[in-house]
Amino acid sequence: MNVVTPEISPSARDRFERMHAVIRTRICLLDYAPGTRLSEEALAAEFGVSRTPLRRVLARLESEGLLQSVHGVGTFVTDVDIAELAQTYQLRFELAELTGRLGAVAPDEALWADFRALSARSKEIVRAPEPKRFAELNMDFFMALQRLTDNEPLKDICEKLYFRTTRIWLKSVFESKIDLADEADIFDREIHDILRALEIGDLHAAAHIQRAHISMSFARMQNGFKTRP
Amino acid sequence: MNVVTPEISPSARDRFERMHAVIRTRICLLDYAPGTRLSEEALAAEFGVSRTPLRRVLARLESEGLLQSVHGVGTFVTDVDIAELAQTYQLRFELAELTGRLGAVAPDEALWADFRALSARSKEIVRAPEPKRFAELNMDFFMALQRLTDNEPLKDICEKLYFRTTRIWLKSVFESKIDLADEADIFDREIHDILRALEIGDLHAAAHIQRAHISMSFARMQNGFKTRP
DNA sequence: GCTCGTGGTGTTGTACACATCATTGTTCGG
DNA sequence: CCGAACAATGATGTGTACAACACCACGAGC
Repeated sequence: MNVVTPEISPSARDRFERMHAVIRTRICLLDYAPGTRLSEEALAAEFGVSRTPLRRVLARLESEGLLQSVHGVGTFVTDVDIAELAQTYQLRFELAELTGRLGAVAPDEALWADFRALSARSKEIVRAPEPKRFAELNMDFFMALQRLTDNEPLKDICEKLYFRTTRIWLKSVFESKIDLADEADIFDREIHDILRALEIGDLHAAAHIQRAHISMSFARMQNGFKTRP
Repeated sequence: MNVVTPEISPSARDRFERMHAVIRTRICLLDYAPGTRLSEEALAAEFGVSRTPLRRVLARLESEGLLQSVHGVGTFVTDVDIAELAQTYQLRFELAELTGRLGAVAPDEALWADFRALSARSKEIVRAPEPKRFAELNMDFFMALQRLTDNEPLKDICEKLYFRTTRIWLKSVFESKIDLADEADIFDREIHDILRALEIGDLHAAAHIQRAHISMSFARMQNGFKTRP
């Protein structure tokens, strides 16, 4: 997404996509933590538009489960209870396995380059853990992996579910319910394992590794909730 | 969240849901065939609201892939090419199997009653096939089946994918690329088989039957496209 | 006769003012 | 002193006028 987006085209749809991506990223990277109230007027001013087109973006984010608007009160970043999260995670790792079976494509040279860059970033974070960089890496790596499938509907669904759950997991990490250094280490190993599977051309295995890591990261998070209520 | 929603509350959200459901049904039942242009003004007048809230509904339908708005031209009911349809169908019958594994719940008495009514309607359609009634039955039966799972995210996804694909299949049927009488007969057998699986409590089997029928109906449709280009 | 330019018409997208709703602080009555 | 009604405030939702844009028909020029 947002490949080049020639800036000489401030068309309506492009503006929409840009605003949507920006706000979504802020929510998922916890710049807007769950429970935060978003000011329509302030956001509209920031993007240099009126409330009308901005509200369209917020409505979309609400349909994706990231926001909730209440008449007369405000629009808030949603939080999710552990029960709903469990269902979503269960679905997510089943879909990860599906991704390996349906429309898996071998990475091209550009993707390899991105993977190498991501791996390097991961090593750096392991040396010096930093919450924000870790969150960004996590998201960028997920988006890179998505380029391995050509089943568009499946890709869309996985993306939506990822954006819906990742901030909750990140919140757990940042609140030290999970140790950041440990998590960075584990994630670095995940990257390593998946890339090795990709190198020998076994996309199926890569998908299974991803599935396993999604499952385990949820389990760790659940433990975090149990030990520190 | 939305605990009781008393129906004496024509609140903003209820109006939205109602308009959304109505237009979506019209699209899926081919009252608005693919390619049709929808008039914002006419629809707004019909629902007794201004363009603003109606546009919110249309934007949602666009995000669900049922509409496409083009600046200065109009908003049109989308059509899908056979390639995209193949991917979606592949995903749909994989998800049908998933539904059997994840969060399957036994039907309660109310659902049994609905199933019996649906079965009766099916028998009637077999006797006297009628396109519109067949389409409605198909949709109602699907919605009833959805009540067998309690994994909300999965349910939402299956629903969206169903609404996205079913009108294309119905179009094939109505254009006589597929024989309506045959299709009614096959569908009646699907209902029969699934209900029998449910009666003995084998939700797993019911899901597999559904999966098989989704797969086969797509195959028949593909044949229809091949034999009559 | 053909082509290119140009205005007309109808559509979606935007800005802004106002209606509606929920919260909160205040004030009056007990 | 306490409680309830009420006005003030600020948020989202709606209505309306206007801008931006695309298509089409008409006509002037070559």
